[in-house]
Amino acid sequence: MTPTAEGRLRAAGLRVTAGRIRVLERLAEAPHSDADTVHRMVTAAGGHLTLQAVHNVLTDLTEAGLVRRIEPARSPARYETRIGDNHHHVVCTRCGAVTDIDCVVGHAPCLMPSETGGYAIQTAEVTFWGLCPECRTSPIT
Amino acid sequence: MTPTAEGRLRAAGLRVTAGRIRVLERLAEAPHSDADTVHRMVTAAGGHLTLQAVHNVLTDLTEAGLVRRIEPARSPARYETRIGDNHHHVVCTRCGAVTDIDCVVGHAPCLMPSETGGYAIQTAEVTFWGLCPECRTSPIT
DNA sequence: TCGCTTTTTTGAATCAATCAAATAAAGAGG
DNA sequence: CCTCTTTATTTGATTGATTCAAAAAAGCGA
Repeated sequence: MTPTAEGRLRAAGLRVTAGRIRVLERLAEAPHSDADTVHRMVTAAGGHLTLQAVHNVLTDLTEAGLVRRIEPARSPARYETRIGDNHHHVVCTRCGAVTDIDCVVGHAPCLMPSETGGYAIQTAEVTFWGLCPECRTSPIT
Repeated sequence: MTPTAEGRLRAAGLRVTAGRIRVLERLAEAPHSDADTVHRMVTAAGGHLTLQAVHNVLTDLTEAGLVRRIEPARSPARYETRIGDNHHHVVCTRCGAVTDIDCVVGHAPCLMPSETGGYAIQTAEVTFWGLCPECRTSPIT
């Protein structure tokens, strides 16, 4: 089973604070949230943490490998707790909604470029762009 | 042969201005430049255009389909004149340099996700991350 | 519990980009 | 070629997301 937020923090060698636990918990409920959304969720759940502290916590958790930061174009940075499986994302071109996409083909043959331009490739990131179900059916405002 | 900057502007139904021509020319020489770099290149080449106008021009050219905007994480928006071939990019995780990567396999089989989450997919964007040749060999500051 | 270290708060600053009003330039029609 | 209308550019201010810095508060090993 999934370890608790506290357990994950300890395992990562981070101090266990109320703020970090709350951020991890909210993010698990609402993946792909940006810092401001996390802040509002933490506040709504009765927590007290400034927006700056939320940025700070998210940066610490990202560096510790407990959350992953994604930065789609034209959107503030978003965060998710699903890590370690290099899945991808589809982003709505109209409303910006983000949804997980499982790795396209178990092993990803075409994610090894033929010519790397001399780079030592570390990761491949795939982002799909399209219309989300809601925006597909809503009137073209 | 490639049409002139002026020709491309006319073909796109845009007014031909000195600023737009200069931006297109500089961008052809130095692809993947950000707005500030374009501005400095235009100025260095004897052109006179404010940074705001450069942003304006880049936005207009992007909307007209004459340039493509790429927004790698932790970097201001970058622009390129190579369009129409959906190629990809490799970004240096240390210095942020960007290099073109030709489309991985002519036809991209694994760029059609099995589960689209109900989205109407429009495009797939692939970004590779790694160390550029310079950063591979430079000391680990 | 004490004391050192790390975190959070508080308040300001940065960076990239956008907005709005005034001025200047493009180019179609005469 | 000149004028008029439309579209660009300048000028100056503003926004949004994030980061920085110093002071106050909290975690946790001894």
